[in-house]
Amino acid sequence: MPQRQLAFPQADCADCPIRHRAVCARCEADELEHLEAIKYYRNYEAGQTIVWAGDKMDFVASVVHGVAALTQTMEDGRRQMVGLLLPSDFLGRPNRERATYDVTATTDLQLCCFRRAPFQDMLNTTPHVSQRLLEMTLDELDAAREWMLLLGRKTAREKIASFLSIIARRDATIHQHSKTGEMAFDLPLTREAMADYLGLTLETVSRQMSGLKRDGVIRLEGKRHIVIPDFDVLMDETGDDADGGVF
Amino acid sequence: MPQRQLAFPQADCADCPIRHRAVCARCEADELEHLEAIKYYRNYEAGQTIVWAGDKMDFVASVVHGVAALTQTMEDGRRQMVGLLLPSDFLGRPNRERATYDVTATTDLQLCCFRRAPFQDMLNTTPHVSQRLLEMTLDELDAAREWMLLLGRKTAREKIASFLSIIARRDATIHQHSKTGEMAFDLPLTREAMADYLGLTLETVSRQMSGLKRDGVIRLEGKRHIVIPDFDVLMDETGDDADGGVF
DNA sequence: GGCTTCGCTTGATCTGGGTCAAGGTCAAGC
DNA sequence: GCTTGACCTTGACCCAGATCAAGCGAAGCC
Repeated sequence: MPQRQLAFPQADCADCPIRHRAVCARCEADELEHLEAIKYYRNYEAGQTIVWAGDKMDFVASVVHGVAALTQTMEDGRRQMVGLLLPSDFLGRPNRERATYDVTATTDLQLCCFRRAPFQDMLNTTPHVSQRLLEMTLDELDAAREWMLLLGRKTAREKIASFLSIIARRDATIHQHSKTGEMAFDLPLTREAMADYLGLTLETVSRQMSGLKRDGVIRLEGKRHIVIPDFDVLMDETGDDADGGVF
Repeated sequence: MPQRQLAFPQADCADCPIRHRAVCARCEADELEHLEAIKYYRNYEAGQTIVWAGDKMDFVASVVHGVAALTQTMEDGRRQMVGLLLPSDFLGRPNRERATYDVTATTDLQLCCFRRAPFQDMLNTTPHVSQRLLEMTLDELDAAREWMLLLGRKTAREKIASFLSIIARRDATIHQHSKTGEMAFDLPLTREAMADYLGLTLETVSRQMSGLKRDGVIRLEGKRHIVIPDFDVLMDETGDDADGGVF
């Protein structure tokens, strides 16, 4: 097993200004023209809703920077986040006209959008893009399944620790102090959004954050800036296997 | 909105003896020879383990009949089911050598297997199969996200009702009495497996089943045979939107 | 027949996290 | 400087579901 990988494990094209793994223009030069013709950018600010479940959605998109969340809401208002999209993640489903989930920007956000119909045409003509999309979807399914273990079986404290480790692993803006091994990053979610992610209430999220802070597992600078003195100590709180993978 | 669809909504090829949507030999006559050459059948009995997480897995497969479960286990024994495979569902991931989850047969089970390497070759040469696999994976992702809402936000009673309605919808062996509207089927899972599916204990599953029975929402004939006098009454217990979809 | 095992049910009790309520902190706007 | 509102923290209390424990019924086996 290699040492813990913290930086951007899923992105094929971290150096690409448009970080869409599925359709990175730099990596697929032959598709550049197609893509350039149908792509455009959209910006949202933190808290804005991008689409509501059931809305027509005439585009698919790739997150350039910022964070977006997919959430489901029950009639009585109970909410569960079911997807968290970080830079390079893909939003939308080809062949589906309407959104299935509410999509909101949890931070300021830039999307690189593609009109859905021509994107779909491109899928049909350039097979390896749909293969790449398949790979990404399978990755997302694995993430969803890890998330299900978290929702179904972990304690509140384990949920918080797991969430922090997931963000730490995936956040490209993280910076790790090479000497001390300390890591630091900003939470891209409010306490309420964290609660929706984790299947908790915001009060429980707050209490458990305080608990981890009291026990020295994390430091809190302001409400949103997290410092992790020792990542292994955090990992011990997640309930996950120590080596984070299959032997 | 069409009337409630109960029979086999996901299978493209319900009439095909091999019900694999991804690679149905009947529907894709041109691939018949490829597939015939690399396919073989395996049978398992209820309770048998097919692979353990971390094992080498040199095949992918399609469920012909019976039910298989994917589960994750934590070090201290807490278990969460993360996938339930019914006839026509696909098992395994091309490009992945080792299993990520424990796979067990929860009923007697027949798989139609394809050796992984030649299957992967076929994916590369016949693009529409990978497109079909993408569609199926996206469906599974949607199912996982509905499951996440269940795990994160539903009460025990709602979880049980949701589970029963999911099985009722998908089980091909269900038979609905056209006059009375009654539906009946056998549970493909033990109480313990249901608990692992729902993020509950088996005691709570048992109690809630008794509760639904007491309230006339279901009838129990033996331990495993379920009769649903009125599907709409069951749906009212799930916490889901009445019309089961987007307006 | 008697014994064991497996799957399930039911009861009594406990507890983690939900609920309700109050108050703190900080930035923006007047 | 004061007010407002968004976001967060903390305390007191409660309850749904977990835990612990006993027992049932049917199938399989000696």
